[in-house]
Amino acid sequence: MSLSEQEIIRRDSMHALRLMGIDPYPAEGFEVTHTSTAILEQFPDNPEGFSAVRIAGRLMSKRIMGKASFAVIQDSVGTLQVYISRDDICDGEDKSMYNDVFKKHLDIGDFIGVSGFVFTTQTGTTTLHVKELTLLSKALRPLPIVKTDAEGNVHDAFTDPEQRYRMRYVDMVVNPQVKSVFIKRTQLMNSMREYLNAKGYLEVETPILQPIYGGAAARPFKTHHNALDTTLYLRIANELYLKRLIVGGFDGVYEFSKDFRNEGMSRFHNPEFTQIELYVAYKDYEWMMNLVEEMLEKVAIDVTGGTKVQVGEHLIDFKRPWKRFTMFEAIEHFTGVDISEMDEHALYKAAKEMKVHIDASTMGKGKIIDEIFGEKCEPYLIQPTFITDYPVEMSPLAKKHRHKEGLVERFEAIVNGKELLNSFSELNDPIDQRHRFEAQLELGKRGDEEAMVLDEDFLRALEFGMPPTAGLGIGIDRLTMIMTNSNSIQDVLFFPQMRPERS
RNA sequence: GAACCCGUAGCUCAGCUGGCUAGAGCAUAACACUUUUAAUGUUGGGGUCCUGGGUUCGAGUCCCAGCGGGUUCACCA
Repeated sequence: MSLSEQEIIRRDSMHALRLMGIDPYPAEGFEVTHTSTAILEQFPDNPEGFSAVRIAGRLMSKRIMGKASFAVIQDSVGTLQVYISRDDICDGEDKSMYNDVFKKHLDIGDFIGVSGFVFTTQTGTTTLHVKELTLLSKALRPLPIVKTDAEGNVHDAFTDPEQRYRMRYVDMVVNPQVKSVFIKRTQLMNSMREYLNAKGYLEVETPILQPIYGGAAARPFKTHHNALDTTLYLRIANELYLKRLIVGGFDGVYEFSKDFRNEGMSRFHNPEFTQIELYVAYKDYEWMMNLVEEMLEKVAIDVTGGTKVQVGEHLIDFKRPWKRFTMFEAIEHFTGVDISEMDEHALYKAAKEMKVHIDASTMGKGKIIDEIFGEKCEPYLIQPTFITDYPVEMSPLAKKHRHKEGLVERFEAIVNGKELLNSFSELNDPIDQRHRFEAQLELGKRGDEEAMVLDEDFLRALEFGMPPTAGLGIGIDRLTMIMTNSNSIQDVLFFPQMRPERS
């Protein structure tokens, strides 16, 4: 490993500190009395009680003017200016603490702890006058230095997406606003937990390593268990396990599920992603629509402070009630064509006329309808909208519609032109479920790599009886993108998947 | 998988139709400076111009291939 000049200088500083008897990585903790923002908020109105303040954080800038200096310390919530004068931090005639330790051997990025009193400078900045300074941890690599001038212009921003995603720790240090996205992500999940717990539903955990993957149409990651000498798959969904729990007698269960799909990556797709799935017994999809509206309205308020959320150029309002269309209504609304009575041949012709890309050899009726909807309707549905009643071919785990032939009781919510969640009245007829699995097996034989596999144990569970149940899955990453106005899934994942770094 | 764009100092970037020893700001090193704030002033150091070929008297610049990244599309809930 070859070191840059600046890395060598910092290692030299570290050795020089050791020779002076200063441990660059001391073991003892540093007691903190305030955060930076607490001082900035409280001191101007209430200056008493700030005569012995201790804060700790990273040294982010040094401005040395002879025997006095200003520096900026960044802690977990913000930054605070500190004032350091030579004669205040040095004992008697020995000025090395200032001249050597602070001026020469402390670098931007080092963790320090300081104690002193708070005052206001001539230019009106709340500042900590340092009486004692302690090195807490030495940084051996230089941080990118981002500066903001008096007009608010940012200089030398750390913006290269690859570097930011690969070194998220650096990204968060120099772009502190990044942390707020992840704080909101956690608030969002907490908000859902509160809502669902208040309704009495149970948060559960189900297997990630599964001998038979199921619950979605996707290609899985495959792995091997040595002791059992058997193939296992990383889950693509947890749906079938949660339904087993409904069979077992729980009324409502949910899980924040890390799922894994071995497919392409994009602005909306990471190989591992998070969904919440919820199953409630004795309910149907109509009931679930009302729950979704209520829950997501609450989430928007909890995370953003209101029901209206700015996403790109759109202001999206999660206030109840949301618009509801059947899929056929939506297609008629956007294309002027009523396809509800068409057979496969007529559908094919209609799709052609709409210039929707169709592959007649592999696409059945349901798939064509889905394509038309995906191209002609979905991108234009910006405000939260429920789309209901999907073709049965696309939904092997959903119950057939109580009135409408060829459809299932299913809905999705489209927000900002993208599908955000998926729900249905769960199929609990074990005979019908077996037929649906068999139809999937046929698709698999014809080369559909995303066709579902038959899960004999799940069918056994259904044969013991599952009450009527409403199920729901929400993409947490995509919901977080909307609630934080993020353009890419990578911006809402701490560590998005990246190609391995070359060494 | 496809198209387009990008890769120059630790960071952000400039470098024209190919032409002296490859530049700036910040960072860094040295000196000065006890209320500054993108602190300032003076003086230094720092480069495999992504990699490998090719064209040329001469390549950071043009061509080809590769590697890495980005954007859009396709696939995909």
